[in-house]
Amino acid sequence: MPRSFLVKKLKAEAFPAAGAPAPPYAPLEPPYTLPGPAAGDGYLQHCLAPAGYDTDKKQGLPPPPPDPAYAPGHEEYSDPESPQSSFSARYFNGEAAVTDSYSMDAFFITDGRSRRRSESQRRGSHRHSCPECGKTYATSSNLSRHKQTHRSLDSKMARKCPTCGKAYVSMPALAMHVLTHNLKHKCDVCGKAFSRPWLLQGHMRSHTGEKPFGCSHCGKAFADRSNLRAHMQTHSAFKHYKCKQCEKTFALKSYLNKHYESACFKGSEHSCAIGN
DNA sequence: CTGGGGACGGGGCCC
DNA sequence: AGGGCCCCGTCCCCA
Repeated sequence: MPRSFLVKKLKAEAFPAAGAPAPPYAPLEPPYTLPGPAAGDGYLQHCLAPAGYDTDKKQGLPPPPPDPAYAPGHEEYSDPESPQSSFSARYFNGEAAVTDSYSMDAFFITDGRSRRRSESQRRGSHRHSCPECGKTYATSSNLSRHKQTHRSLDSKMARKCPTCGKAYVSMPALAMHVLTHNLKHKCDVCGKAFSRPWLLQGHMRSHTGEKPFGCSHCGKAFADRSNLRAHMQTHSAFKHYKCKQCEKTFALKSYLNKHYESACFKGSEHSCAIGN
């Protein structure tokens, strides 16, 4: 069986779509909350120490209120109402370019999107909510666009990508997808092309060495925000992802995936192969 | 086998 | 409608 197929199969079983029955991994204790002084090295207090919230140069906004639309992702890492929520904006002046540093707590709950949302929520007294899923939008136009995502693929409104034939019920999603076939943003250094300008921006950092995202705990800097996010989890004393079969726990979901792919799946009665 | 990091793509949301 | 930004996730490589 081809490895890629196996991986996809495993992942499909291990991480069913939203709304499906309980996943094989179980969130453990509330992450990033120290159970006591004995746990870990106390870095969390360091990370969470109150600091200026001024990374957003244009506006000094407070942490946003809990937002149901985003809660599942964020509550996995922190309590949005935690009095410890803070944001550190120190600068590192090492070999890498000047770098904003992010405390773990603040990193997960005060991303730009959350700030924007809270801001718009404060501005707009009335939000337009989707009758199907309850998500709210600032304008009826945005809501109308969102509603397209609820159409069935069988819908007459569905359209296919002229390049690859993939079907979309949402026209904005289709438009976005079509762009992925048009690699017009080309790297001057190595010639690699990208569909979107910010993908090229990120790629350019691999040439320039610029690392704008720094960890406020260890000072390590990253060129990619997603990689910093993953790095933050490695500082956690808690392992949030648990193998349903052998109960071994992992700090990152990708580690659990790898676990399923390797030890836990290579079948024997003693293994903890998923799917039974 | 696990842990960690680099690079990147898809798609959602806001303006 | 389009651009910009961001999150989530994956793949790959290496220690």
